[in-house]
Amino acid sequence: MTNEKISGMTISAVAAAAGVGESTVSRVLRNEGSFSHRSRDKVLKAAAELGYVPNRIAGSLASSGSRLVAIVVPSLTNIVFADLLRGAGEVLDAAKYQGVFGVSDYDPLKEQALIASFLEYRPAAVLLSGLEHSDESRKMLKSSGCRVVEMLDVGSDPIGTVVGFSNREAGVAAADYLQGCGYRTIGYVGHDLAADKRAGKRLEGFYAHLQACGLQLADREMTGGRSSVENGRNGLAALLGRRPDLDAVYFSNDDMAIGGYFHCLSQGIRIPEQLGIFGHNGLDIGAHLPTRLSTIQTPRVEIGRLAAQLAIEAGEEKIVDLGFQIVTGQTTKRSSSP
Amino acid sequence: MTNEKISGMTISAVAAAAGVGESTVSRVLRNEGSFSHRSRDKVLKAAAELGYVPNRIAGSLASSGSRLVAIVVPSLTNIVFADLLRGAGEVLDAAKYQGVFGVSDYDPLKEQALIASFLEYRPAAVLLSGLEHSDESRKMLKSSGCRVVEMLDVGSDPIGTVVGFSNREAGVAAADYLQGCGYRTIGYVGHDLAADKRAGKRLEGFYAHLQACGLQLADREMTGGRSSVENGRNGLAALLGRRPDLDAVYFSNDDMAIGGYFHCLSQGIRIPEQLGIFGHNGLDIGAHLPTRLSTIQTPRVEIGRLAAQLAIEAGEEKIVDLGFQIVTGQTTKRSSSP
DNA sequence: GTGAAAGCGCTAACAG
DNA sequence: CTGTTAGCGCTTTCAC
Repeated sequence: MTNEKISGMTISAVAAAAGVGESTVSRVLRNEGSFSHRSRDKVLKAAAELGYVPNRIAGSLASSGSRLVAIVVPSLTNIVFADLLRGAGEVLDAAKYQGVFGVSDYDPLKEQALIASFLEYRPAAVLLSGLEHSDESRKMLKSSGCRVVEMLDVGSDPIGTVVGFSNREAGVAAADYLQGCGYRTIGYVGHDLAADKRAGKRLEGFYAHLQACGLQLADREMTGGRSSVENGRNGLAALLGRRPDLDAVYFSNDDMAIGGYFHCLSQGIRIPEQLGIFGHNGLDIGAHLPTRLSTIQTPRVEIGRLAAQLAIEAGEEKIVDLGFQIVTGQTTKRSSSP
Repeated sequence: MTNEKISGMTISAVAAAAGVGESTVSRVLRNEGSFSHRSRDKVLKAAAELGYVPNRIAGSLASSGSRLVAIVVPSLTNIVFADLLRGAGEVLDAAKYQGVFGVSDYDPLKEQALIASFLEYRPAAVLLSGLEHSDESRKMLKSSGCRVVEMLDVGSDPIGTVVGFSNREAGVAAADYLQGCGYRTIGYVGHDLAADKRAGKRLEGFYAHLQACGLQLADREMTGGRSSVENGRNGLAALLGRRPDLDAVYFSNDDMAIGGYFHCLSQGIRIPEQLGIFGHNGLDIGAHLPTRLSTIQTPRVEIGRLAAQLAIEAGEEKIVDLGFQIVTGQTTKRSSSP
């Protein structure tokens, strides 16, 4: 009923104990090919008694194909990427794949190093965040022959399959929404956009659409570093220090926006009358602030799930835009009185 | 300068191109054993020209030892576990190991299934969260012979090495702190403690110490489900509905406490005079609320780092208590006027 | 310092 | 339906 040796158990030991050939054991254990009920029982019994644990390393070598899926995220301090991992993990788990993860820290070279390491394990697929990767990364990935899925954005010249939404359009939607609420003197608080390309694309869309509406960005504060509640809070303080006349602020994401929200609370700035606040991501916490945060809901878990799904199943490479949704909270005015 | 075949490149191809034997290539590439400068150059040049990517699956089989480290976390919706992954990832990455993750959803049987899958990859080590695991999990792990590190708690009868802090003592410290602040009518708001054993241990310590101080828990509200800002907010509302006389509330963790904090803000309940709020974890966001959250800071990233470190280096199994720290915020009174 | 050869544990034809 | 036979690509003796 228990294992005899500490992991020295092999398929041939099971075969011997069951009185069948190795390949029969292999077939039974993988439930593939054909075998009699009798063999099946004998093998299963022997395997259980011996505490046999199949060696997938050997299996992968022999069948030249692992069930590992590599996932690279830029950060784990933002719950957004944990959501991505969670979604992907669910699907991989159900399909008996293993997720291997790495954190690139928003650094293309670090990402490249991670990819290089992952490829040595001959993963079934590689999931990446965003569409921006070093040339070397693209080259390695392409010649590796394994499936590649880029997540969280959509755009041109992808490596393989893409699952996400348009960050640029999200920025456009944010601008459209704010101007529709009647805001006219709008500022922006963001973090390090050189590293976070997707936040940069949102700002770009935001900026462009403001102009298209005959408005322009009144001022902006870039805090540098990564997005955080702290940076959002300090960023808004700095921005309002220069421009107390702003009537709304767009933040690079919800973490930043929530920081701004807290700044207003502590300074007695009335939201949304005195200042409108708009974020991006639709984090749970934003829905449970004293007043609900206006933001854009992104389908992160869905993206993770679908990315994993497309990564492990056969099929054409494609670009899937899962879209996003405006969340009308209480941190922006309702009426668009002209 | 580029690869010829899509991943069909093997060590023998490199050997042939470099005009040396396979074992020399192997030695050079792993920088182990001895070889001449000349061989080194030839091998490196050939490998680069052919775009050779070593196959670690084969390598692991041959050397019977993978560089995979399995990590099981109960959840990814709480940033706490992302911190753990981040800390572990940093160390594994630097040491050229790969982290393989799985989410158990606070379910011992799901954890068991994950462990079983992981073991098939013959990981160098397995990192688990908490000390509570199914008997079958313990058995598999023990007979696997691979290193096991349990994180986030300390206690008796571990499987292998332990890196964490005492959750029970954290509960005691919370009780001690609150009574020291002068609070006397104390309530508790928690989530599903049957699943989250560590939160249960904290409550146990909290409860015991209150009694030791001649106090007792005035009332408690268990929201069920997982911890979240939403549950914390609703939980506190329910609790205060029954017991408006409470002067302080201990929450199962910071997510819950922040929910409670928001409830107070929206209801105009003055913190900390009218109601004291105390959490657990020391999340970043708690430090940047309009007023700083009083809580207990836990060294999560450190735990992840050290756990990974101990997992991959040789050495005795041990129990490391990294402790925790009371964070005196503004959501609890300062004076302990009797 | 270096190459030849023997596996690592399993899967994948292939005969039976 | 089942056993035998080759490898999968690499590491590891072990002579040279």
